[in-house]
Amino acid sequence: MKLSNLLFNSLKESPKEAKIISHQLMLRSSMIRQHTSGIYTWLPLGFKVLKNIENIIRNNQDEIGCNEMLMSTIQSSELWKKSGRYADYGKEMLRITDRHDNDLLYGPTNEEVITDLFSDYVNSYKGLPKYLYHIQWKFRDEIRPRFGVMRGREFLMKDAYSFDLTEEAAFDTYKKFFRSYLKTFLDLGLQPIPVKAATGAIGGDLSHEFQILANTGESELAYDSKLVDSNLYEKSYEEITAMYSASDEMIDKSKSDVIIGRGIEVGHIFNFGTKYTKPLECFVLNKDGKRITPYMGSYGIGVSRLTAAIIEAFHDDKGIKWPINISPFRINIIIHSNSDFIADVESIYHQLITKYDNVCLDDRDLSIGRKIKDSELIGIPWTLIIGNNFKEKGQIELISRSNSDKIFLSKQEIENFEFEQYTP
RNA sequence: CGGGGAGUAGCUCAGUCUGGUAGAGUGUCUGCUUUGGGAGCAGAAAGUCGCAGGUUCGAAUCCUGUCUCCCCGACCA
Repeated sequence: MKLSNLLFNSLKESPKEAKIISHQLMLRSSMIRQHTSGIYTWLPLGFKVLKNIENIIRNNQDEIGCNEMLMSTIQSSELWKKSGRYADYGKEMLRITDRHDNDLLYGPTNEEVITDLFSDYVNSYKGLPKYLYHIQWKFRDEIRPRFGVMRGREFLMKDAYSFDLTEEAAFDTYKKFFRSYLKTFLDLGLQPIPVKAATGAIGGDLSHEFQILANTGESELAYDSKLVDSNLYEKSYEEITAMYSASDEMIDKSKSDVIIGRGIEVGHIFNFGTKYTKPLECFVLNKDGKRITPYMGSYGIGVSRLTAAIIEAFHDDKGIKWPINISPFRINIIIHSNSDFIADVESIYHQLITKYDNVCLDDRDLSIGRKIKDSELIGIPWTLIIGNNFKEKGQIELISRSNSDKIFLSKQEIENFEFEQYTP
């Protein structure tokens, strides 16, 4: 993409409402724009990032046999009245009345809808287990939205739901999702800390939060140092949960030898048995033709919150430092606005876009210095400068955003350069 | 919901106390000169001063009401 086509204005100063670094950088780099309290428009750059994160999550869900689908944002209140949560959810739920005076709501989560759906489509034990998920916008009318998309009212969430025949099978499923979540966050370049958690409005007796360490995080954490050092995906569920970790009110104050820190909750998984299947009268027939109530779990990842969490983890005083598979662009080519060698630039640009699908060319009518600053602010992993060095020595300068390394390459060398292998 | 703060140009803010034609920086536009770390010069456009009433010859400024946003707290998959 040519940057002259992009809806993008970098800001030198941070809008005053932004208090934390991720919010400031998202506003300064034209990723989002606040529409009203806790509700944001995702601008082209932010939307690209959001989709990249979404895809990494999607790939991991598909890998464990999860079915992607899409449930509506607006729900009927009927199922919620049946499950008993219509009253429980309180003011956090945005309630809507339609022209026929029916009670509707903007979905804050989907246990009721999915249980009802499952109930209609699966009637036999042969249909179990089933894993279903969607990536959809939710609305929770938070008392106090803050920190940009970190705690918005409208937010994008991946939520998965599992149905199993027995309690044991449901626990195996829970462990499967647990491990899948570790891999998902590692794929996103993050070190997740799984912590035992309270189950809140979702219910059940087994639950883990996945936290990303950050000083600006809203949860207090206490955890075993081994949880940070090790590659958790190589360990079993039992090995990991044997290590101490807890958040907020679950923290055992008498515990020593633990690290106290702060984290951002980016995922939460629940195993809650028949909490919804029972009141919603969901059942399947077993081999003997007897009615069995399926055991459920639900598994959430805050997709829009992750964009902010990743920035909290990857930034410096110049701007964002995107991991390569999340960055809106992989490579940014910077040229003089009245470049003498447009033909060379075009040929390099086309070579690269056939090899990598997200390369951009900064063809805007701005000084080189400004373009470098913007590239750093946006956080593009590789910046290619085709300028004076190219004119004088035929050299293209390649700058790594992660460590500021500079490599000089000829046009020929750029075309054969394996960016993948130099991923920081 | 309790406590605090703020709404003036796209962004950051001054002006409000003490009423008298709407300001700066930055960004934007035009032209020229430029181009290796947010370039220089010259010129220009840009705001019903959140909204509604009131006081006054005259209101961004004073009074009343109202809306919105932000911060602290309580709350939170």
